Amino acid sequence: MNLKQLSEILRLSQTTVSRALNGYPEVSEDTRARVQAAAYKHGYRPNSRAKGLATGRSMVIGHVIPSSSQHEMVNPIFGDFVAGAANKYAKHGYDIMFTNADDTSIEKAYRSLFQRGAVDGVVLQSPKVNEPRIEVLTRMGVPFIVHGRSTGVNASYDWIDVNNKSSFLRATRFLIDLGHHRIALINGLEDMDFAQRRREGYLEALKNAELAVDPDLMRSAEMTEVYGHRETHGMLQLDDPPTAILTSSMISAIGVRRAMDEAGLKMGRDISVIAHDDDLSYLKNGQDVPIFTATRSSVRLAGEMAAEMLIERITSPDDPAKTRLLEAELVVGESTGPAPNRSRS
Amino acid sequence: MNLKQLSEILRLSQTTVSRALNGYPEVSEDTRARVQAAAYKHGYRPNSRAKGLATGRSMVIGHVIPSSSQHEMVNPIFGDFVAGAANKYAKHGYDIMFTNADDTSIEKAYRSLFQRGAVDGVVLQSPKVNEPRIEVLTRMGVPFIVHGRSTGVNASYDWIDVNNKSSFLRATRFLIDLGHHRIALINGLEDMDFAQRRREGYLEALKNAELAVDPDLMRSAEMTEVYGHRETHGMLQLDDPPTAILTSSMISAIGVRRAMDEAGLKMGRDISVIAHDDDLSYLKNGQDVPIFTATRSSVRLAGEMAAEMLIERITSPDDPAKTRLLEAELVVGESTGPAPNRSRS
DNA sequence: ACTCTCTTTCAAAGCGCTTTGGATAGTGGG
DNA sequence: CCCACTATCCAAAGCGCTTTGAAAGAGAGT
Repeated sequence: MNLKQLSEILRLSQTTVSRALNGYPEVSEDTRARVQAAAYKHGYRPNSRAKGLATGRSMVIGHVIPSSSQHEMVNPIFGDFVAGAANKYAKHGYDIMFTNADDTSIEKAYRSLFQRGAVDGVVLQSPKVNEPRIEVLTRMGVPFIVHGRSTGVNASYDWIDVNNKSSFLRATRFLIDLGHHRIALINGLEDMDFAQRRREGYLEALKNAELAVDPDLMRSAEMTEVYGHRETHGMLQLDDPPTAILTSSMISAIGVRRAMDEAGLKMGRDISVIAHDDDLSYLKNGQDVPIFTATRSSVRLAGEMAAEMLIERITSPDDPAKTRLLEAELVVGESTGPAPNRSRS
Repeated sequence: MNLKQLSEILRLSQTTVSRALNGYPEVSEDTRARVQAAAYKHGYRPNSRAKGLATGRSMVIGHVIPSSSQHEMVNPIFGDFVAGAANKYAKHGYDIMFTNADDTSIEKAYRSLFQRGAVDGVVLQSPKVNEPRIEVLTRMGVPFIVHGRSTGVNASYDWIDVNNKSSFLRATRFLIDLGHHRIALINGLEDMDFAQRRREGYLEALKNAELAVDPDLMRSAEMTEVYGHRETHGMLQLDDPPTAILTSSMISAIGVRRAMDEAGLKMGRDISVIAHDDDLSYLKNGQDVPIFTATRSSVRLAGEMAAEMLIERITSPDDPAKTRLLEAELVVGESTGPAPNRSRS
């Protein structure tokens, strides 16, 4: 069933039918009602490609999934972020499109997506330090939003980010206040912008407290469970092992816990642990009492906000760049406690 | 840059340019080369909407994300499945489109997606028992593939599934062979087809061994970490607690482990645990030695296969229905051991 | 009665592509 | 030298929608 057929049934022109359905005023309420009824009855749905061709807008937002040629890891926060974004998109009549690109051709993927007219805007996820994609997108004139930021990129662009630095600074200070001196940081991949900012927060807190920085206590890699386990296991072998561990994700925190269990250590008593909690729906940090003391910020909420900001950008391309910095909350759970040395003294 | 402009630059007709780029034979190799060079130079990318309008195919596959109005859980296997599928789609020139629908309007979402001409086929995920969507899609004539199956639906349709029954049967028998009599099943949501099949396998193994079925040992809900923890904690309070636990996902298995740690029990010694492992890339079951004894089947691989099967269905709509049943492997880790009663006797 | 405005409807052009049905030029056989 | 044939290219129609510019009809004012 297409417009033409529907208009023939109604003995009206395509123009009128189209206008009636799209809420234009130059059509009487009588005919509008008639048209809507007929459209519903015959299950008419405007062809989105034709509509897109005619209007010049596709009503689709693009996301690019790195197809992980190098890194086998599919970002676990991906699902929640998208779920949040999709919610808002749906409210505004947008769909989401994914393209898949290996790490070397992500730029090409964005370019293709937009220049083919497949999408009206794109979301850029997991930016690295000096993220080159930002400049590419800017030059192409695609409306886009960055989930995160990129140190070293001076252009102004829309972004939404968690205040990674301040949250890790606070978390570190929290541990220091509990008497910890040997605090480890199990961070994400070095070149990720968020990882860099978290490290900055961590280092600043150490510096403020005039504590020594020990490179042995700073690890970084993709945030898997196995990684959390391996690094913790490794650090427990040190002559002077940490009494507290900061970890960049709940998933690796689970690995941290596993390594501690194996070593017969109790979280919160022998070693304190603080995790960053993206508040993933399938991996809640406990029910009432948090399992881990954590810096918490819902990535799903970030997805929703990103979607709204992107839609605003699309509808008003000339607005000045908008940015949004979310503060993570520091929720205290059972994984932290006073430093053992101190409490024993 | 569009076809018309490009053809003017080349002083050729649009027809010729189009044919040259699409590999049709009625164009000389000279001009084809010229055209290709110019297209590359000017960064020409055919508008996909126009192309779709003209050809009647959108080269897009649709997925529907349940927007979780009831269940807050975003399926964690979603990311990996899609990553696998996207890989194959990309190879065949397809993109993925998501629409988001709340649980009540999923059917409408599929209908809209297809009837609007937005997609050439759809993927149906997490089918329930007596899944109504299957009939809807069949009636609409949409090419589709089901990830999983649906007991109670008699229509023939394409699906790809893990042999849930046999893998849980084997896992249960494995525990029985180790001397366990009190085996608990921490399953997924009751109405999910996979959960029902897993229970069947579990029950059949108990029956074969002439072991009693205790409803207290069978739990079902969404497979979160908290859920695994809660149910394990609860079962440990029973007068006659289980000596082994089967759990439907790695995530809830982590909760199981947490509950055991809290109770001071050691996995594999005090209580044996077998998990179903979807082989998620961010949640590997250990490195060399598996953490959990598990029934393993890569959901990412399933995504790849599903994509290929769907594309076949799209290109040859009249082929008979194809199905594919994957056998999970039973990998033995450190979470299982002989039943304590027996070993102590 | 006539012009003017406002409301309601319509025909046709256009979005950027593919594809049908020629047209043109070059080739070789008779 | 003509004809059939092939190789190469083209003009125009069509995909299903929106939107421009115009027309028809209905009141209203003079």
